[in-house]
Amino acid sequence: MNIKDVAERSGLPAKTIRYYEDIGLIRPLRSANGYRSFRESDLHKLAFLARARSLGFSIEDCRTLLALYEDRSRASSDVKAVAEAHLHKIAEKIAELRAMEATLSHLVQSCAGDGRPDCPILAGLGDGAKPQAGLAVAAECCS
Amino acid sequence: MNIKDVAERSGLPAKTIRYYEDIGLIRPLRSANGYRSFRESDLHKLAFLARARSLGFSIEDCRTLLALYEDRSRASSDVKAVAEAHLHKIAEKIAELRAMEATLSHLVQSCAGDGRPDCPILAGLGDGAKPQAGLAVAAECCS
DNA sequence: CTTGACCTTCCGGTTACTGGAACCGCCAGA
DNA sequence: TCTGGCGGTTCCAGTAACCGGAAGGTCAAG
Repeated sequence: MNIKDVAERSGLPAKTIRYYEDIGLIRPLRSANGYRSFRESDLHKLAFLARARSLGFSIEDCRTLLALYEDRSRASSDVKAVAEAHLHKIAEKIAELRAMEATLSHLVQSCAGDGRPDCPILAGLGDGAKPQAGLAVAAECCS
Repeated sequence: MNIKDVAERSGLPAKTIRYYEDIGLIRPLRSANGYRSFRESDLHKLAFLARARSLGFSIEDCRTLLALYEDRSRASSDVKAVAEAHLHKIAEKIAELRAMEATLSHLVQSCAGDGRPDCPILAGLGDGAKPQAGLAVAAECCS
């Protein structure tokens, strides 16, 4: 299989597949012409990666999970530990976002949103009215 | 005021403040020795930025909000529009994370987490058992 | 033989910083 | 006067996980 086929079948862009090879997540063979030649097992791994990524696992988590996936003598506790750690991160993130949402929706609700300049949103940002402990500055929240 | 003072008073690292000058969010004066010299107005802007960032606004949103903050003849509707757009993004993100959380917690619950290799988590990632429409691959979810 | 769809590598850009190197300014103490 | 130490400065590289595009090689069809 060439890259376009696995891209379609795995749902990952060809660019991403090349990147995954670059960072050592997969090791497809090469044909005589230099093209990547994917086996069924490569496709399985890519599909695995696509699903793990869609659940929000980091690339490094994916690397770990893939190694466990390949290791027929793994302990399921190892897998579970990775998944639970990730679940905690997700929960934290949700809590953080909900705090933002709460604060911001209060501000938005109190803003007339008309042609006048008076704006409680800007006022709230300007004075320290809502310093909200627990809201990290480096919050990288939304895309 | 030198940079360390505004850093302490605004809660932003000095590095970040230099960065904000770099990208044109603030324009502090310079002393004869080349040091940045911050006015009270610079400090206000930095505090504003710190709070806007803590609510998850992007730098570009912050730029817009700061311009509105400075513009005494703004319409509050403009501010509200930016805030509401951001609120939508937050809500989407929360929904996405909750979908991940739901799927993953099911998998985790069904995993024995013992020394045996059988693992429903890996099985779920391996076959397409939980393709979950709506879960984007490029989900950049957690830190 | 040419066209067009594929494939390849490499480079740069994205977001919002952070860390570090190398260097300069300023003040206090020995 | 020299030295230390804590400021300050710039610039470069790296982070996560890719995406876009350029320049060029390959292959099957017409």
